[in-house]
Amino acid sequence: MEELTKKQSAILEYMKGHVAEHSYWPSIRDIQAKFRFASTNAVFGHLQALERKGVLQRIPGAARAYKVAPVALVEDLSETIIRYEGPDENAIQLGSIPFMGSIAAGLPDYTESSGVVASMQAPITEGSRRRAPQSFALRVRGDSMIDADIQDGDTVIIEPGHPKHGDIVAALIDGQTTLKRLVKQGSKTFLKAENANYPDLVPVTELVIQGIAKSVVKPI
Amino acid sequence: MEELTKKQSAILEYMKGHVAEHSYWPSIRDIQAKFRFASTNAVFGHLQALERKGVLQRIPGAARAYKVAPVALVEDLSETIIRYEGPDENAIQLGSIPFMGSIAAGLPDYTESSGVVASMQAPITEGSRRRAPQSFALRVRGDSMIDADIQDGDTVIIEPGHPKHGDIVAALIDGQTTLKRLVKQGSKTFLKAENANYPDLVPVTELVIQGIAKSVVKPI
DNA sequence: CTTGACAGTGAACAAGTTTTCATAGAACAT
DNA sequence: ATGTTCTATGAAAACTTGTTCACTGTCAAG
Repeated sequence: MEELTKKQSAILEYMKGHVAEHSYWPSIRDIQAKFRFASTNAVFGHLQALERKGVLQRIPGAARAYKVAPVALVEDLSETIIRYEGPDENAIQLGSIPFMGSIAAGLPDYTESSGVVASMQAPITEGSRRRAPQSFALRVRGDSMIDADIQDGDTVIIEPGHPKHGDIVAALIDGQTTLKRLVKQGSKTFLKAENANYPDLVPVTELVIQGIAKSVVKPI
Repeated sequence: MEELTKKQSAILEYMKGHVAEHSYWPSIRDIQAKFRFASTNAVFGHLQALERKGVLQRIPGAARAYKVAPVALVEDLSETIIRYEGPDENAIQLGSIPFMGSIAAGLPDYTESSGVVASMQAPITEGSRRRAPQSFALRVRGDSMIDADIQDGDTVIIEPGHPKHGDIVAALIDGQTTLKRLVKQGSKTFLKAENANYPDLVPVTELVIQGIAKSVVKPI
């Protein structure tokens, strides 16, 4: 793909930004005004260049109608594979969740000796959505939860709250964050590993629940 | 929010689908042709109604220029979606993934008849980190990918990129976003549903890849 | 020194598009 | 019965917008 000149990429960026902000493409005169061109033809030339260089596709005659970045494509195919670009607005902006480090899903003392397991930090409170719970993400190390379909390398989303019987929780045990299922039997509380090879119920005296695992993110 | 009449929501769906497929809005005449109106004014009236009901915002006088009201589709999901963290972990990368709507994991024409499946809108181009990939989240509807451990109700994180053979991609087929595995056999491209009950290979002539499914978010 | 790509002005045209006006039947509630 | 909303037609007006033509200038490469 040919290189874009400074102005060309500036115009392309402006166009994309306009789409992101307004959800529709700018007209040639919009671009003209933005860059203070005295003629629409200046824009027109740039658009032609952008199209020739393959980063923009115009729809002849149609107003405010473009496609962006026919991204390049699988060489051995004739089909055009286009990276989707376009307006937004239907999108629900989600708040972000800080990634906190790793969590041990094994026995409390069963993890890597070297300080691989990062200690948990306080969740970052994002300014945008204060109503959102202070969730955070933890990467799972270990295999104690594989029967609950939580595997080594997965990431779990932890949210604060009061765990119920049966919830999978992130609990701090012996200075170690572990991921287990919470089991209450009478007045006693246990942590249960979801792995047949592990002791069924681990009694817990001092339990610091750091949050409830609400969802798990798995790489595909 | 007032209820939409059947035709109104049909028009709205068509418009959104047009954006998803072409990345720009349809003109009034486009809509007129699609619905075989004899007059542009029929469309005009519907657009006025859509605007009055608050689901669409027109930009007076501007061609192919609209904004859509955000759909309050999934507030319960907002707590469980995180930004996909790439291989470079430990970097506490903030930033959010817009939730784009639903994706059909069934056959292209196998989705709910009423416009339940929201058409995909463009990812937001965030101003802060332009270098970050424009990821977005989609909720999966359908069961065509259950053998790949992607179930109805899961949320997939889609990222733009060049799909390889074997990647699970979000592809636009018949105006419908579908989630399938990309299979290349010689010079042909297929989409494969990961469900034994579905036809094994669906040949694809026109393929618009909207992104590659990088990870899946599952509720616990 | 010429050639070609790049960048621009200024004006005008043609087509694309939205918008308005006048009109009217069907469904429905008052 | 009557008004209102929804839906639609048909034509025209008015505006927006892409496109073209003619012309000028800069700058680096051959």
